[in-house]
Amino acid sequence: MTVDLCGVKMRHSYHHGDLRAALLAAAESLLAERGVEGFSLREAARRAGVSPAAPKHHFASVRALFTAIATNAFDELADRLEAASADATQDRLARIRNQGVAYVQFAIEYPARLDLMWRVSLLEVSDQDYQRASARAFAALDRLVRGEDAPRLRKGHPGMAPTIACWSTVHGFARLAIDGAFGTGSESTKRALHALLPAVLSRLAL
Amino acid sequence: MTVDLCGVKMRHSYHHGDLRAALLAAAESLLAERGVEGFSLREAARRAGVSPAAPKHHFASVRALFTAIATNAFDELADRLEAASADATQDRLARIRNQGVAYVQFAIEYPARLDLMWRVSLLEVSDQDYQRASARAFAALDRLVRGEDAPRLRKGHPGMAPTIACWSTVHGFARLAIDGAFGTGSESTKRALHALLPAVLSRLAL
DNA sequence: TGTACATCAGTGAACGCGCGTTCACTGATGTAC
DNA sequence: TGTACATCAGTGAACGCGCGTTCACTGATGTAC
Repeated sequence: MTVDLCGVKMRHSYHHGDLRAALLAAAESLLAERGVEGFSLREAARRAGVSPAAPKHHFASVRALFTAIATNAFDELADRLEAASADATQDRLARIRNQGVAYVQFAIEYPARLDLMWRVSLLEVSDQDYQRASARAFAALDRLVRGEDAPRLRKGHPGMAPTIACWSTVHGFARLAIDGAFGTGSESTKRALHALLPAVLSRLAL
Repeated sequence: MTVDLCGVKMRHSYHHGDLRAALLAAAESLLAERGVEGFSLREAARRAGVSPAAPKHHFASVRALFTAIATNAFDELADRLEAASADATQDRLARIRNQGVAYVQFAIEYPARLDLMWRVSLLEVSDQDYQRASARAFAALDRLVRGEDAPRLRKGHPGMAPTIACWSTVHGFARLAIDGAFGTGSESTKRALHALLPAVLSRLAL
């Protein structure tokens, strides 16, 4: 295969090198541009510069590819949530607020990812790695809401009620934001995010 | 056209009578079964018992059909929200709780509808009727949160912050519920709904 | 009240299209000796 | 260090499929006179 890179014709090896990663990247860009409805495996292969049959060696189906993308997305989200609450000088409420803002920022930055992560009918939800990654993201929030620093009452609270309350609010805000309910411009959304979400979370997580 | 209805062959007129309504119903059943990704106009026509070309006389495109479905769904949701807050003997907080529960119940009952209502990339969002219907649903909540019976501070609150806070929570809970975050069984979801959402809304809308 | 005729809402076969998949093949890589 | 060979990851043409749309046509309805 030859590719015109910076004006220079480069000879590529017959084998790609890391086609799996290239397909994931191509599929993500395609999803970001056209959404799930506009996705096709052929087009993803085209963008990765390989033939239509090549993906089969790395992903058994579109479902498997989507599941891998969603898994990566949950891991990235978990990273961000953990980072947002890592500052030990901040109190618990501040860290919860930070996590909520980080969640929404992730959604605004990668709306197609957030969408896919929850399109369970298109995913192999029984996939071990997918379950691990999504559980990790949930645990980052749960640890904070009901964990060591939580008020005595919350700690070991039976059921995950307080966590679900925070999660619903943050997730709902994120979805409404990327679905355009707060206006199409991202500026108005970001203003609403910083003005509103922290205050709401403070009230919820007390 | 002949159709086997209750074992009796019925002779139908060449013209359908109300194909527009029949197509909407067929499309809804198809969406409920297969979701947006599995939808096709041909299959909807098939279910309505007409030829593939027939829908063109009623809907210029899939987008137009989807927009009509979403519009109906918003109207139905608005009806329910208004009904849920109609009891004048209840105080404001109780009515907000009722609306939230009604919203989530709508989502659980018609997950495909709730999904489509927010798939703005598939809808003609500039459609007058769609805008009217969605605004009506939002107004039902906003009136309650910031309306006549609201605390002095809320009444005429600049911006829609309190409304957005409630809306995010309810919408997020609904999405998580239909996306299976609370378990696949609808029973566990309903239990979480009644145990959790009213308490959260009371706290938010004070 | 009849009749002529325009209009409207359907038919059904045919179109080209992009899709996922298959298949025989090919070229690079890794390993045994 | 070379060589033989199995294995793996790619090619590209071909497949059948369902899709949305088109087109000439058809049958029912509504209206003018």
